[in-house]
Amino acid sequence: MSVLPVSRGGAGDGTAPGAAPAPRRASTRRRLFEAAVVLIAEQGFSATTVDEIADRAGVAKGTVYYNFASKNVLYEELLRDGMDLLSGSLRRAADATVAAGGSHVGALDAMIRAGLDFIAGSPALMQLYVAELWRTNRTWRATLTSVRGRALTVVESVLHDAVAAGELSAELDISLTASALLGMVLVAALDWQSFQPDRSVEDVHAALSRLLQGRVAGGP
Amino acid sequence: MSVLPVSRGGAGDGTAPGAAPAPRRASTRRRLFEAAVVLIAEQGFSATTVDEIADRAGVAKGTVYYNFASKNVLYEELLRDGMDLLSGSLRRAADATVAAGGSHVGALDAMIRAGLDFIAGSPALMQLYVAELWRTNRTWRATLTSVRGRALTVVESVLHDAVAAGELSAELDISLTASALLGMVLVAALDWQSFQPDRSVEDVHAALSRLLQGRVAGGP
DNA sequence: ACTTTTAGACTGACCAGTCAGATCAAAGGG
DNA sequence: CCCTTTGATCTGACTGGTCAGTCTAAAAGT
Repeated sequence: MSVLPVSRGGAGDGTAPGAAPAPRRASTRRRLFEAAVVLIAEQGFSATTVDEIADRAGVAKGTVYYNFASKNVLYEELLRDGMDLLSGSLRRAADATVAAGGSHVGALDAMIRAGLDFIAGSPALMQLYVAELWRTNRTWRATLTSVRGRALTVVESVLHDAVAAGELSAELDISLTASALLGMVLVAALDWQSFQPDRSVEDVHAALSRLLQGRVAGGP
Repeated sequence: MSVLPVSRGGAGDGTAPGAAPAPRRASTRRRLFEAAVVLIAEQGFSATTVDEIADRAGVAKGTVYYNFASKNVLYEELLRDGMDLLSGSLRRAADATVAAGGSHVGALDAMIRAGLDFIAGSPALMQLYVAELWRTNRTWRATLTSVRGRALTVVESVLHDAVAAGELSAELDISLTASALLGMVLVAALDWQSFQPDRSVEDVHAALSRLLQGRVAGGP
Protein backbone atom coordinates (compact mmCIF):
# COMPACT_ATOMS: atom_id res chain seq x y z
CA MET A 1 0.00 0.00 0.00
CA SER A 2 1.33 3.36 -1.00
CA VAL A 3 1.70 6.16 1.48
CA LEU A 4 -0.49 8.73 -0.19
CA PRO A 5 -2.58 7.43 -3.05
CA VAL A 6 -3.58 10.88 -4.31
CA SER A 7 -1.73 13.94 -5.49
CA ARG A 8 0.35 15.20 -2.60
CA GLY A 9 1.13 18.76 -3.52
CA GLY A 10 -0.68 21.39 -5.49
CA ALA A 11 -1.26 20.76 -9.15
CA GLY A 12 -2.15 17.14 -9.70
CA ASP A 13 -4.42 15.57 -12.22
CA GLY A 14 -3.28 12.03 -11.57
CA THR A 15 -0.45 11.62 -14.03
CA ALA A 16 2.78 11.25 -12.14
CA PRO A 17 5.79 13.30 -13.28
CA GLY A 18 7.79 10.80 -15.29
CA ALA A 19 5.57 7.73 -15.10
CA ALA A 20 3.10 6.20 -17.51
CA PRO A 21 0.09 8.29 -18.59
CA ALA A 22 -2.08 6.96 -15.73
CA PRO A 23 -4.37 3.97 -16.23
CA ARG A 24 -8.04 3.92 -15.20
CA ARG A 25 -7.64 6.55 -12.54
CA ALA A 26 -8.06 9.31 -15.05
CA SER A 27 -11.32 7.84 -16.23
CA THR A 28 -12.58 7.33 -12.70
CA ARG A 29 -11.70 10.87 -11.73
CA ARG A 30 -13.48 12.20 -14.77
CA ARG A 31 -16.63 10.29 -13.89
CA LEU A 32 -16.46 11.57 -10.34
CA PHE A 33 -16.11 15.14 -11.59
CA GLU A 34 -19.07 14.75 -13.87
CA ALA A 35 -21.23 13.30 -11.12
CA ALA A 36 -20.15 15.87 -8.54
CA VAL A 37 -20.64 18.94 -10.69
CA VAL A 38 -24.25 18.10 -11.42
CA LEU A 39 -25.18 17.12 -7.90
CA ILE A 40 -23.46 20.06 -6.24
CA ALA A 41 -24.98 22.53 -8.69
CA GLU A 42 -28.41 21.10 -7.94
CA GLN A 43 -28.19 20.80 -4.20
CA GLY A 44 -25.21 22.75 -2.99
CA PHE A 45 -21.94 21.46 -1.59
CA SER A 46 -22.98 20.64 1.96
CA ALA A 47 -26.27 19.11 0.93
CA THR A 48 -24.57 16.72 -1.47
CA THR A 49 -23.27 13.53 0.14
CA VAL A 50 -20.21 11.63 -0.92
CA ASP A 51 -22.40 8.55 -1.22
CA GLU A 52 -24.56 10.28 -3.78
CA ILE A 53 -21.54 11.31 -5.80
CA ALA A 54 -20.15 7.79 -5.71
CA ASP A 55 -23.50 6.28 -6.67
CA ARG A 56 -23.99 8.58 -9.61
CA ALA A 57 -20.46 7.95 -10.82
CA GLY A 58 -21.07 4.21 -10.47
CA VAL A 59 -18.21 3.60 -8.04
CA ALA A 60 -17.91 2.69 -4.39
CA LYS A 61 -17.51 5.35 -1.74
CA GLY A 62 -13.99 4.20 -0.99
CA THR A 63 -12.98 4.99 -4.53
CA VAL A 64 -13.82 8.62 -3.99
CA TYR A 65 -11.40 8.69 -1.09
CA TYR A 66 -8.81 6.75 -3.02
CA ASN A 67 -8.86 9.42 -5.71
CA PHE A 68 -9.36 12.54 -3.62
CA ALA A 69 -8.11 13.35 -0.17
CA SER A 70 -11.50 14.66 0.94
CA LYS A 71 -14.83 15.99 -0.27
CA ASN A 72 -13.34 19.48 -0.08
CA VAL A 73 -10.40 18.59 -2.27
CA LEU A 74 -12.68 16.96 -4.81
CA TYR A 75 -14.64 20.18 -5.01
CA GLU A 76 -11.57 22.37 -5.33
CA GLU A 77 -10.02 20.32 -8.11
CA LEU A 78 -13.34 20.21 -9.89
CA LEU A 79 -13.57 23.97 -9.75
CA ARG A 80 -10.04 24.53 -10.94
CA ASP A 81 -10.43 22.09 -13.79
CA GLY A 82 -13.67 23.57 -15.02
CA MET A 83 -12.78 27.21 -14.73
CA ASP A 84 -9.54 26.64 -16.56
CA LEU A 85 -11.60 25.38 -19.46
CA LEU A 86 -13.65 28.59 -19.42
CA SER A 87 -10.62 30.87 -19.25
CA GLY A 88 -9.04 28.96 -22.10
CA SER A 89 -12.16 29.24 -24.17
CA LEU A 90 -12.39 33.01 -23.65
CA ARG A 91 -8.74 33.49 -24.45
CA ARG A 92 -9.01 31.46 -27.64
CA ALA A 93 -12.06 33.41 -28.79
CA ALA A 94 -10.29 36.71 -28.28
CA ASP A 95 -7.05 35.60 -29.90
CA ALA A 96 -8.83 34.17 -32.90
CA THR A 97 -10.69 37.41 -33.51
CA VAL A 98 -7.58 39.54 -33.31
CA ALA A 99 -5.60 37.08 -35.43
CA ALA A 100 -8.31 37.27 -38.06
CA GLY A 101 -7.88 41.01 -38.20
CA GLY A 102 -10.90 41.88 -36.04
CA SER A 103 -11.07 44.86 -33.69
CA HIS A 104 -10.49 44.57 -29.96
CA VAL A 105 -14.11 45.42 -29.35
CA GLY A 106 -14.89 42.60 -31.74
CA ALA A 107 -12.76 40.38 -29.53
CA LEU A 108 -14.87 41.38 -26.52
CA ASP A 109 -17.95 40.46 -28.47
CA ALA A 110 -16.44 37.11 -29.40
CA MET A 111 -15.70 36.49 -25.74
CA ILE A 112 -19.31 37.16 -24.82
CA ARG A 113 -20.34 34.59 -27.37
CA ALA A 114 -17.75 32.11 -26.15
CA GLY A 115 -18.91 32.61 -22.57
CA LEU A 116 -22.52 32.00 -23.52
CA ASP A 117 -21.65 28.88 -25.47
CA PHE A 118 -19.57 27.57 -22.63
CA ILE A 119 -22.27 28.11 -20.03
CA ALA A 120 -24.89 26.65 -22.33
CA GLY A 121 -22.71 23.59 -22.66
CA SER A 122 -22.18 23.05 -18.94
CA PRO A 123 -24.36 25.34 -16.85
CA ALA A 124 -23.77 23.28 -13.72
CA LEU A 125 -20.16 24.33 -13.40
CA MET A 126 -20.98 28.00 -13.50
CA GLN A 127 -23.82 27.53 -11.05
CA LEU A 128 -21.55 26.06 -8.47
CA TYR A 129 -18.97 28.74 -9.10
CA VAL A 130 -21.26 31.70 -8.46
CA ALA A 131 -22.89 29.92 -5.55
CA GLU A 132 -19.62 29.87 -3.65
CA LEU A 133 -17.63 32.78 -5.02
CA TRP A 134 -18.65 35.48 -2.59
CA ARG A 135 -18.78 33.43 0.60
CA THR A 136 -16.75 34.95 3.39
CA ASN A 137 -15.97 31.36 4.29
CA ARG A 138 -12.26 30.64 4.54
CA THR A 139 -12.28 27.11 3.13
CA TRP A 140 -12.05 27.62 -0.60
CA ARG A 141 -11.27 31.30 -0.59
CA ALA A 142 -7.83 30.77 -2.10
CA THR A 143 -9.02 28.45 -4.84
CA LEU A 144 -11.93 30.68 -5.77
CA THR A 145 -9.88 33.85 -5.77
CA SER A 146 -7.36 32.18 -7.99
CA VAL A 147 -9.80 30.88 -10.62
CA ARG A 148 -11.68 34.17 -10.60
CA GLY A 149 -8.42 35.99 -11.16
CA ARG A 150 -7.49 33.84 -14.11
CA ALA A 151 -10.81 34.43 -15.87
CA LEU A 152 -10.80 38.16 -15.13
CA THR A 153 -7.26 38.55 -16.37
CA VAL A 154 -8.32 37.40 -19.81
CA VAL A 155 -11.04 40.04 -20.03
CA GLU A 156 -8.80 42.72 -18.56
CA SER A 157 -6.05 42.05 -21.04
CA VAL A 158 -8.42 42.50 -23.96
CA LEU A 159 -9.78 45.72 -22.45
CA HIS A 160 -6.23 46.89 -21.97
CA ASP A 161 -5.32 46.19 -25.59
CA ALA A 162 -8.45 47.95 -26.75
CA VAL A 163 -7.56 51.04 -24.77
CA ALA A 164 -3.98 50.90 -26.04
CA ALA A 165 -5.25 50.69 -29.59
CA GLY A 166 -7.43 53.72 -29.01
CA GLU A 167 -10.66 51.81 -29.47
CA LEU A 168 -11.79 52.52 -25.92
CA SER A 169 -11.47 55.59 -23.74
CA ALA A 170 -8.39 55.75 -21.55
CA GLU A 171 -10.64 56.77 -18.68
CA LEU A 172 -12.10 53.30 -18.58
CA ASP A 173 -11.77 51.57 -15.21
CA ILE A 174 -10.45 48.30 -16.58
CA SER A 175 -10.71 46.24 -13.44
CA LEU A 176 -14.26 47.25 -12.56
CA THR A 177 -15.44 47.06 -16.16
CA ALA A 178 -14.04 43.58 -16.60
CA SER A 179 -15.81 42.40 -13.50
CA ALA A 180 -19.07 44.01 -14.60
CA LEU A 181 -18.84 42.48 -18.08
CA LEU A 182 -18.12 39.05 -16.73
CA GLY A 183 -21.01 39.40 -14.31
CA MET A 184 -23.35 40.54 -17.01
CA VAL A 185 -22.59 37.51 -19.16
CA LEU A 186 -22.69 35.13 -16.23
CA VAL A 187 -26.01 36.21 -14.86
CA ALA A 188 -27.63 36.64 -18.24
CA ALA A 189 -26.53 33.16 -19.26
CA LEU A 190 -27.67 31.48 -16.07
CA ASP A 191 -30.96 33.34 -16.15
CA TRP A 192 -31.42 32.35 -19.74
CA GLN A 193 -30.80 28.68 -18.95
CA SER A 194 -33.00 28.68 -15.86
CA PHE A 195 -35.86 30.96 -16.72
CA GLN A 196 -36.03 31.47 -20.48
CA PRO A 197 -34.51 28.32 -21.99
CA ASP A 198 -36.64 28.77 -25.10
CA ARG A 199 -34.62 31.78 -26.24
CA SER A 200 -31.79 31.16 -28.70
CA VAL A 201 -28.12 31.89 -28.02
CA GLU A 202 -28.36 34.46 -30.76
CA ASP A 203 -31.06 36.40 -28.92
CA VAL A 204 -29.08 36.49 -25.73
CA HIS A 205 -25.89 37.34 -27.53
CA ALA A 206 -27.60 40.14 -29.40
CA ALA A 207 -28.99 41.66 -26.20
CA LEU A 208 -25.61 41.60 -24.48
CA SER A 209 -23.80 42.80 -27.54
CA ARG A 210 -26.14 45.73 -27.83
CA LEU A 211 -25.38 46.62 -24.23
CA LEU A 212 -21.63 46.39 -24.82
CA GLN A 213 -21.73 48.46 -27.96
CA GLY A 214 -23.71 51.22 -26.34
CA ARG A 215 -26.79 50.75 -28.37
CA VAL A 216 -29.00 50.60 -25.30
CA ALA A 217 -28.82 54.09 -23.94
CA GLY A 218 -26.02 55.76 -25.81
CA GLY A 219 -25.59 54.87 -29.45
CA PRO A 220 -27.44 55.72 -32.66
CA MET B 1 -51.00 25.22 23.57
CA SER B 2 -51.88 26.38 20.14
CA VAL B 3 -52.10 23.97 17.26
CA LEU B 4 -49.71 25.75 14.97
CA PRO B 5 -47.71 28.49 16.59
CA VAL B 6 -46.55 30.09 13.36
CA SER B 7 -48.13 31.47 10.24
CA ARG B 8 -50.31 28.77 8.78
CA GLY B 9 -50.83 29.92 5.24
CA GLY B 10 -48.74 31.91 2.83
CA ALA B 11 -47.90 35.50 3.60
CA GLY B 12 -47.27 35.91 7.30
CA ASP B 13 -45.02 38.28 9.11
CA GLY B 14 -46.50 37.59 12.49
CA THR B 15 -49.21 40.20 12.78
CA ALA B 16 -52.55 38.49 13.01
CA PRO B 17 -55.36 39.78 10.79
CA GLY B 18 -57.36 41.91 13.16
CA ALA B 19 -55.37 41.66 16.35
CA ALA B 20 -52.90 43.98 18.03
CA PRO B 21 -49.71 44.87 16.10
CA ALA B 22 -47.89 41.85 17.54
CA PRO B 23 -45.88 42.04 20.76
CA ARG B 24 -42.26 40.95 21.04
CA ARG B 25 -42.59 38.36 18.31
CA ALA B 26 -41.79 40.89 15.64
CA SER B 27 -38.58 41.85 17.38
CA THR B 28 -37.54 38.24 17.93
CA ARG B 29 -38.23 37.39 14.32
CA ARG B 30 -36.15 40.34 13.20
CA ARG B 31 -33.21 39.25 15.34
CA LEU B 32 -33.47 35.75 13.94
CA PHE B 33 -33.49 37.09 10.39
CA GLU B 34 -30.43 39.19 11.07
CA ALA B 35 -28.55 36.29 12.58
CA ALA B 36 -29.57 33.86 9.87
CA VAL B 37 -28.75 36.07 6.91
CA VAL B 38 -25.17 36.58 8.04
CA LEU B 39 -24.51 32.97 8.93
CA ILE B 40 -26.10 31.54 5.80
CA ALA B 41 -24.28 34.00 3.56
CA GLU B 42 -21.00 32.99 5.16
CA GLN B 43 -21.44 29.25 5.31
CA GLY B 44 -24.35 28.30 3.12
CA PHE B 45 -27.76 27.04 4.14
CA SER B 46 -26.95 23.41 4.86
CA ALA B 47 -23.76 24.19 6.69
CA THR B 48 -25.50 26.58 9.05
CA THR B 49 -27.12 24.94 12.07
CA VAL B 50 -30.25 26.07 13.83
CA ASP B 51 -28.28 26.16 17.07
CA GLU B 52 -25.85 28.66 15.59
CA ILE B 53 -28.67 30.88 14.42
CA ALA B 54 -30.32 30.78 17.83
CA ASP B 55 -27.03 31.50 19.60
CA ARG B 56 -26.21 34.46 17.42
CA ALA B 57 -29.69 35.88 17.84
CA GLY B 58 -29.35 35.44 21.60
CA VAL B 59 -32.38 33.24 21.77
CA ALA B 60 -33.17 29.67 22.83
CA LYS B 61 -33.45 27.02 20.16
CA GLY B 62 -37.07 26.41 21.04
CA THR B 63 -37.85 30.02 20.20
CA VAL B 64 -36.74 29.48 16.63
CA TYR B 65 -39.30 26.71 16.29
CA TYR B 66 -41.92 28.73 18.06
CA ASN B 67 -41.53 31.46 15.46
CA PHE B 68 -40.86 29.43 12.33
CA ALA B 69 -42.20 26.07 11.31
CA SER B 70 -38.79 24.85 10.16
CA LYS B 71 -35.33 25.92 9.11
CA ASN B 72 -36.57 25.94 5.51
CA VAL B 73 -39.45 28.25 6.28
CA LEU B 74 -37.18 30.62 8.17
CA TYR B 75 -34.98 30.82 5.10
CA GLU B 76 -37.84 31.41 2.71
CA GLU B 77 -39.38 34.19 4.75
CA LEU B 78 -35.99 35.76 5.17
CA LEU B 79 -35.49 35.77 1.43
CA ARG B 80 -38.91 37.20 0.70
CA ASP B 81 -38.54 39.91 3.30
CA GLY B 82 -35.12 41.02 2.14
CA MET B 83 -35.78 40.98 -1.56
CA ASP B 84 -38.94 42.99 -1.09
CA LEU B 85 -36.79 45.68 0.47
CA LEU B 86 -34.54 45.69 -2.60
CA SER B 87 -37.42 45.83 -5.06
CA GLY B 88 -38.96 48.67 -3.09
CA SER B 89 -35.70 50.56 -3.05
CA LEU B 90 -35.27 50.23 -6.82
CA ARG B 91 -38.83 51.29 -7.48
CA ARG B 92 -38.51 54.35 -5.25
CA ALA B 93 -35.27 55.41 -6.93
CA ALA B 94 -36.86 55.17 -10.36
CA ASP B 95 -40.06 56.93 -9.36
CA ALA B 96 -38.21 59.74 -7.64
CA THR B 97 -36.11 60.41 -10.73
CA VAL B 98 -39.07 60.50 -13.05
CA ALA B 99 -41.09 62.60 -10.60
CA ALA B 100 -38.22 65.08 -10.46
CA GLY B 101 -38.38 65.43 -14.22
CA GLY B 102 -35.44 63.17 -15.02
CA SER B 103 -35.23 60.98 -18.12
CA HIS B 104 -36.04 57.30 -18.07
CA VAL B 105 -32.43 56.50 -18.75
CA GLY B 106 -31.70 58.67 -15.74
CA ALA B 107 -34.08 56.47 -13.79
CA LEU B 108 -32.08 53.41 -14.84
CA ASP B 109 -28.96 55.10 -13.63
CA ALA B 110 -30.61 55.94 -10.32
CA MET B 111 -31.61 52.31 -9.96
CA ILE B 112 -28.04 51.22 -10.48
CA ARG B 113 -27.02 53.54 -7.69
CA ALA B 114 -29.83 52.36 -5.45
CA GLY B 115 -28.84 48.75 -6.09
CA LEU B 116 -25.23 49.43 -5.22
CA ASP B 117 -26.18 51.27 -2.04
CA PHE B 118 -28.51 48.49 -1.02
CA ILE B 119 -25.94 45.77 -1.54
CA ALA B 120 -23.27 47.81 0.20
CA GLY B 121 -25.64 48.11 3.14
CA SER B 122 -26.42 44.42 3.42
CA PRO B 123 -24.23 42.32 1.16
CA ALA B 124 -25.14 39.13 2.99
CA LEU B 125 -28.68 39.08 1.69
CA MET B 126 -27.61 39.36 -1.91
CA GLN B 127 -24.93 36.72 -1.41
CA LEU B 128 -27.43 34.21 -0.26
CA TYR B 129 -29.80 35.13 -3.05
CA VAL B 130 -27.37 34.52 -5.88
CA ALA B 131 -26.04 31.42 -4.19
CA GLU B 132 -29.44 29.75 -4.44
CA LEU B 133 -31.13 31.39 -7.41
CA TRP B 134 -30.07 29.06 -10.18
CA ARG B 135 -30.26 25.78 -8.27
CA THR B 136 -32.33 23.17 -10.05
CA ASN B 137 -33.36 22.15 -6.56
CA ARG B 138 -37.12 22.06 -6.09
CA THR B 139 -37.26 23.22 -2.48
CA TRP B 140 -37.25 26.98 -2.79
CA ARG B 141 -37.78 27.23 -6.50
CA ALA B 142 -41.17 28.90 -6.11
CA THR B 143 -39.99 31.44 -3.57
CA LEU B 144 -36.91 32.34 -5.55
CA THR B 145 -38.74 32.61 -8.85
CA SER B 146 -41.23 34.90 -7.22
CA VAL B 147 -38.75 37.31 -5.61
CA ARG B 148 -36.65 37.36 -8.77
CA GLY B 149 -39.73 38.21 -10.78
CA ARG B 150 -40.64 41.10 -8.53
CA ALA B 151 -37.20 42.68 -8.80
CA LEU B 152 -37.00 42.14 -12.56
CA THR B 153 -40.43 43.62 -13.09
CA VAL B 154 -39.25 46.91 -11.69
CA VAL B 155 -36.36 47.11 -14.14
CA GLU B 156 -38.49 45.93 -17.02
CA SER B 157 -41.14 48.55 -16.39
CA VAL B 158 -38.57 51.32 -16.51
CA LEU B 159 -37.09 49.92 -19.72
CA HIS B 160 -40.58 49.71 -21.14
CA ASP B 161 -41.33 53.34 -20.28
CA ALA B 162 -38.02 54.41 -21.77
CA VAL B 163 -38.83 52.65 -25.02
CA ALA B 164 -42.32 54.13 -25.03
CA ALA B 165 -40.86 57.58 -24.52
CA GLY B 166 -38.54 57.02 -27.46
CA GLU B 167 -35.42 57.20 -25.32
CA LEU B 168 -34.47 53.63 -26.17
CA SER B 169 -34.70 51.65 -29.39
CA ALA B 170 -37.89 49.66 -29.85
CA GLU B 171 -35.75 46.72 -30.90
CA LEU B 172 -34.52 46.34 -27.37
CA ASP B 173 -35.16 42.93 -25.86
CA ILE B 174 -36.61 44.17 -22.60
CA SER B 175 -36.66 40.92 -20.71
CA LEU B 176 -33.11 39.88 -21.55
CA THR B 177 -31.75 43.38 -21.08
CA ALA B 178 -33.35 43.72 -17.67
CA SER B 179 -31.83 40.45 -16.58
CA ALA B 180 -28.41 41.44 -17.91
CA LEU B 181 -28.54 44.84 -16.21
CA LEU B 182 -29.55 43.36 -12.89
CA GLY B 183 -26.81 40.77 -13.21
CA MET B 184 -24.24 43.37 -14.05
CA VAL B 185 -25.07 45.40 -10.95
CA LEU B 186 -25.29 42.35 -8.74
CA VAL B 187 -21.99 40.83 -9.70
CA ALA B 188 -20.16 44.13 -9.83
CA ALA B 189 -21.41 45.02 -6.37
CA LEU B 190 -20.56 41.67 -4.80
CA ASP B 191 -17.16 41.64 -6.47
CA TRP B 192 -16.55 45.13 -5.25
CA GLN B 193 -17.44 44.18 -1.67
CA SER B 194 -15.45 40.97 -1.72
CA PHE B 195 -12.41 41.76 -3.77
CA GLN B 196 -11.98 45.52 -4.06
CA PRO B 197 -13.57 46.96 -0.91
CA ASP B 198 -11.23 49.93 -1.07
CA ARG B 199 -13.02 51.37 -4.12
CA SER B 200 -15.72 53.96 -3.51
CA VAL B 201 -19.37 53.56 -4.50
CA GLU B 202 -18.83 56.42 -6.90
CA ASP B 203 -16.12 54.53 -8.78
CA VAL B 204 -18.27 51.46 -9.16
CA HIS B 205 -21.30 53.51 -10.11
CA ALA B 206 -19.29 55.43 -12.68
CA ALA B 207 -18.00 52.25 -14.30
CA LEU B 208 -21.48 50.73 -14.54
CA SER B 209 -23.03 53.98 -15.67
CA ARG B 210 -20.49 54.25 -18.43
CA LEU B 211 -21.41 50.77 -19.57
CA LEU B 212 -25.11 51.59 -19.53
CA GLN B 213 -24.71 54.82 -21.41
CA GLY B 214 -22.68 53.22 -24.13
CA ARG B 215 -19.51 55.04 -23.39
CA VAL B 216 -17.48 51.83 -23.27
CA ALA B 217 -17.51 50.67 -26.84
CA GLY B 218 -20.09 52.77 -28.57
CA GLY B 219 -20.25 56.32 -27.31
CA PRO B 220 -18.66 59.58 -28.38
C1' DA C 1 -55.35 35.48 31.32
C1' DC C 2 -52.77 34.82 27.54
C1' DT C 3 -48.75 34.77 24.62
C1' DT C 4 -44.03 34.25 24.23
C1' DT C 5 -39.54 32.74 25.68
C1' DT C 6 -36.29 29.64 28.29
C1' DA C 7 -32.90 25.87 28.85
C1' DG C 8 -31.40 21.91 27.32
C1' DA C 9 -31.98 16.79 27.21
C1' DC C 10 -33.22 13.57 23.82
C1' DT C 11 -34.13 10.97 19.36
C1' DG C 12 -33.61 9.19 15.11
C1' DA C 13 -31.54 9.98 10.93
C1' DC C 14 -27.76 10.99 8.36
C1' DC C 15 -22.90 11.40 6.89
C1' DA C 16 -17.62 12.14 6.28
C1' DG C 17 -14.03 9.52 6.53
C1' DT C 18 -11.62 4.70 7.54
C1' DC C 19 -9.88 0.19 6.72
C1' DA C 20 -9.16 -4.69 5.79
C1' DG C 21 -9.85 -7.27 2.23
C1' DA C 22 -11.37 -8.22 -2.96
C1' DT C 23 -10.25 -7.44 -7.83
C1' DC C 24 -7.79 -5.97 -11.78
C1' DA C 25 -4.17 -5.55 -15.28
C1' DA C 26 0.36 -6.05 -16.58
C1' DA C 27 4.68 -8.32 -16.59
C1' DG C 28 7.07 -12.24 -16.05
C1' DG C 29 7.95 -17.58 -15.62
C1' DG C 30 7.55 -21.92 -17.26
C1' DC D 1 0.10 -20.26 -24.34
C1' DC D 2 -1.45 -20.67 -19.20
C1' DC D 3 -0.04 -19.63 -14.39
C1' DT D 4 1.75 -16.60 -10.78
C1' DT D 5 3.13 -12.42 -8.77
C1' DT D 6 2.85 -7.64 -7.71
C1' DG D 7 1.19 -3.18 -7.09
C1' DA D 8 -2.41 -0.28 -8.13
C1' DT D 9 -7.22 0.31 -7.74
C1' DC D 10 -11.66 -0.46 -5.94
C1' DT D 11 -15.11 -2.14 -2.44
C1' DG D 12 -18.64 -1.50 1.22
C1' DA D 13 -19.54 -2.36 6.10
C1' DC D 14 -18.41 0.25 10.01
C1' DT D 15 -17.36 4.23 13.30
C1' DG D 16 -17.78 8.44 15.66
C1' DG D 17 -19.84 12.51 15.37
C1' DT D 18 -23.37 15.97 14.02
C1' DC D 19 -27.85 18.00 13.59
C1' DA D 20 -33.05 19.04 12.73
C1' DG D 21 -36.71 18.87 15.19
C1' DT D 22 -39.39 17.60 19.73
C1' DC D 23 -40.65 18.13 24.29
C1' DT D 24 -40.93 19.62 29.02
C1' DA D 25 -42.12 22.56 32.97
C1' DA D 26 -41.37 26.83 34.49
C1' DA D 27 -40.52 31.82 33.97
C1' DA D 28 -41.20 36.27 31.87
C1' DG D 29 -43.62 39.71 29.40
C1' DT D 30 -47.90 42.65 28.20
